[in-house]
Amino acid sequence: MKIQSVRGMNDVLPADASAWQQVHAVAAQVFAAYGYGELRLPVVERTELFKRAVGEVTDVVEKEMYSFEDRGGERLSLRPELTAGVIRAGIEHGILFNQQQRIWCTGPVFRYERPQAGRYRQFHQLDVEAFGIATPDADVEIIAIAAQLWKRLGMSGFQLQINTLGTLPSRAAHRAALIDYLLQHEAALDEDARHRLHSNPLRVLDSKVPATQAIVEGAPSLLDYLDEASIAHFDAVKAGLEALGIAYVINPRLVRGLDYYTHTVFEWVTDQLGAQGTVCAGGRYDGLVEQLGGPKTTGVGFGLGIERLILLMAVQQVPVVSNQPQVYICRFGAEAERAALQLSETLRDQLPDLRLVLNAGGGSLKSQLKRADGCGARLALIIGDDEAAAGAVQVKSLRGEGEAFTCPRTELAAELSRRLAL
RNA sequence: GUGGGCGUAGCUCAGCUGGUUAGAGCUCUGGAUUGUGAUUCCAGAGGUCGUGGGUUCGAGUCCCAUCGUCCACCCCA
Repeated sequence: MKIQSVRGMNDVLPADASAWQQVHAVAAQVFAAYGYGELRLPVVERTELFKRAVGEVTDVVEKEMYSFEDRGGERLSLRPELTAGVIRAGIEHGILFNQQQRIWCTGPVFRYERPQAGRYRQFHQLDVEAFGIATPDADVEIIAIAAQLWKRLGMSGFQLQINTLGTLPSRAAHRAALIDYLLQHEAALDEDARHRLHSNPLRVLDSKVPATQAIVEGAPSLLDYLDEASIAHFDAVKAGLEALGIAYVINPRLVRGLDYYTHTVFEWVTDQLGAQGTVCAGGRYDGLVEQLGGPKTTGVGFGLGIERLILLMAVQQVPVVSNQPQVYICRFGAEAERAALQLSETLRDQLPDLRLVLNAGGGSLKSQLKRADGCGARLALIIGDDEAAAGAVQVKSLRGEGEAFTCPRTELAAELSRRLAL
């Protein structure tokens, strides 16, 4: 039987990897531009961490985690998201106590779901978190980072949806009222809604089951429970976005699937990716660090799905910087092959940015030129025994940029540097 | 977890109501041009038709199962 990749876990082939490299390069540049430092984390954590952070009765923890026992009997899980690990590490290394931290993180995350467009079992996130800044300017900063990222990647067409869940006390008051209300109508709710009623009643508001929706219509609105501080915080976030010219729409149904959010929640949504339109989502989680056993520290951040971003780049035909070879050396004849071998290393010494392929595996000049053309190179360098004896190289354009000519080997680096703008 | 579409050459696909040696384009290799690509012409290579059963004189084609893949629900990044 043929061995193939695990369902929903994909290979990225060289032809597609340049888009990934571009995303990572631009993201690292943007995050650095805001003073965020990179944190690198293990892929495996204790299962307990995600149960406590994400919420025990969320779909992510209940049915989507890859959990197992290791040989020593520890309950471990492949991380289904990045925020929990960032906080665990932050607490463990004492960098969240009484201070501000700006941190970003990237890597694979795992969820056991049925794969479809923009949804995979192993996928990759970019994660940005700001700790220890309770004021709404941090929320604005986090959203602005995403906007800056779109700008530098050359992407457009996102809708920014925002909402507020309010402070912990106002959220708690609403939650109690909501549970009360839903309990009165428990019989009419669908199974899912009843299941979530106590654990995560906000999710019930998001239900698409018609009968449940009808009940939700009359449910107490979070807006009515927001205290002054909550409203002021949300107003300040909106004002900040307006000051930056970042357009948004308020979506009162936007609730987020993870339990830990307070105050601001937001999603960057596109209608160009079919059913998986959320590319980036996040919010504020002021109680989470404490809930995980750390100091009383606020947090706000977002997670971004790299696969979705890259799919969207393709849809929007965002140009991807090529890393195809620029120059291909064709060589034939014993003398010439040795001369070309030496020349190739000399050129790489002289021009570190040059992308150069030396023909290997023999072949006629004709077939070597075919390879040169096929690999995307702009120039072919041709070295036969004639050129080798003369200490020269024939420079031939493969893209209709002038006639072929013979160049002394000593002048070659300067010539290539000029032609390729290295 | 639920529902639907699709699995034929490395890739994209054709193959009529079951009927002889399963085709095309692209790619690849060689030649036309004893040292010049991309265009043209010629030739060649490349397939247990996803897998396993079943129906039939005969299955790529029909039936069942299974695996994979894609899409939607759901969930979310």
